Amino acid sequence: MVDRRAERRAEKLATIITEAWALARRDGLGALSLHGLAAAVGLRQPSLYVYFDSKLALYDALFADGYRQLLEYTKERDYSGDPREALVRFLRDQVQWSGDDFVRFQMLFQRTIPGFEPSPQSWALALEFYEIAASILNAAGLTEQTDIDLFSALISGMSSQQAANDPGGSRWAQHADYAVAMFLAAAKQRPRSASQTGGRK
Amino acid sequence: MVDRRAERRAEKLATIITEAWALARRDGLGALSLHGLAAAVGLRQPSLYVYFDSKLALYDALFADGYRQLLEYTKERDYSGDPREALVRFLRDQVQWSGDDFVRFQMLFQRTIPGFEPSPQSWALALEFYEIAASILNAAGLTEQTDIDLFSALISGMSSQQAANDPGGSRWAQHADYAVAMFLAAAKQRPRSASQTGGRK
DNA sequence: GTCTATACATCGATAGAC
DNA sequence: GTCTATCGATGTATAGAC
Repeated sequence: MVDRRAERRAEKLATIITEAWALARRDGLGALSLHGLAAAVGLRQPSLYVYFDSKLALYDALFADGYRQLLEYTKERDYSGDPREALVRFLRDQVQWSGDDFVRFQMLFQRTIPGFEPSPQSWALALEFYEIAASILNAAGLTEQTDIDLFSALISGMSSQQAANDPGGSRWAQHADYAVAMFLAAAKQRPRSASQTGGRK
Repeated sequence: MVDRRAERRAEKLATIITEAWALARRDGLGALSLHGLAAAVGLRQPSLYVYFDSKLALYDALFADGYRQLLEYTKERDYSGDPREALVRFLRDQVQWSGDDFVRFQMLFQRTIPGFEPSPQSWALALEFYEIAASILNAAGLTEQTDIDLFSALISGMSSQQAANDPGGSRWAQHADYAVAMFLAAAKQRPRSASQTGGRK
């Protein structure tokens, strides 16, 4: 049977999270305050403690919500079929998605809130996403750590540039095809398990 | 003749900046407080206003100091000679340098402090660096906007991964050679000024 | 579950003596 | 240039009534 109480509570919680994102986009992620958030959802500040044990718990909820959004976005897309084309779509989608919301990108992929560490439950969502990503890279032939590290860096870099310098646009996303072509051509040529030279001098 | 007063002042200012970096590394960039900083340099909090007009002015001083460090680091290195090899060295040096100090990377390349905008004077330092970087990329044959954007994204991504996941190490820096080879091979093949397909659907 | 009231801490900034 | 003193704002968190 349905628990109406729990239902109402979940709805309200969702409202609070949504409003928290809006405030973070307006004032900055680090400028979020419980007073401001409470006011924005028609509550007094102490009432928020019914929904979150602390301010860091609020940040954790945002972190988890961001990854839930990312998982939903990723799962509703089709990355089957030709692995190379799937990788192009994946890269483009990731960059585009990051560019659509800078503070969400900041929350998920940058360490910016002093003292905040995601809870194990929230980390589990992040890991679920990274496993999906890894399988898409693997399918396209990026199996060596060197390739994984470099391609990950490229996703990260294109996403951050997209979010910071062309939010909502596609200045970087549009290069997904070129980037993948470049990578796969190089990965094919590269000798397998080449010995790494050096490290820091 | 030397102004001893100005000399002393400059020395003290340098001490304060150095200590501010140390506190930021310990507690996070956003957790810097004037009380804490003053205590760390043996002053009372109001005395800092002799050196900075406001807290944002302190952040601006850190921003400028970071770019001065980067410019010094870059200028004392040799990026003449074979352009391809120079580009490899440049990429590796940038990633290594970023990985050596996460909060410095954060201050220079990420938007993380609510309300902070670099002053025009500080921006000038940033621009000076970006002109040097552009000339190194150009010399190696990366002249089209697509190549510039993508290679910039790669520098940014490798640097951020290095700083976040292997600080002080060289897990990403060591791939500079491979990354450059990949890029230059692709840039050579790519038809000049190819028409861009699409953008967002 | 929401409120009022309040504790308690921190912080940035200013005034004015020395 | 540094200090003491202090203001005023903000912010998290708790206690307890309804």
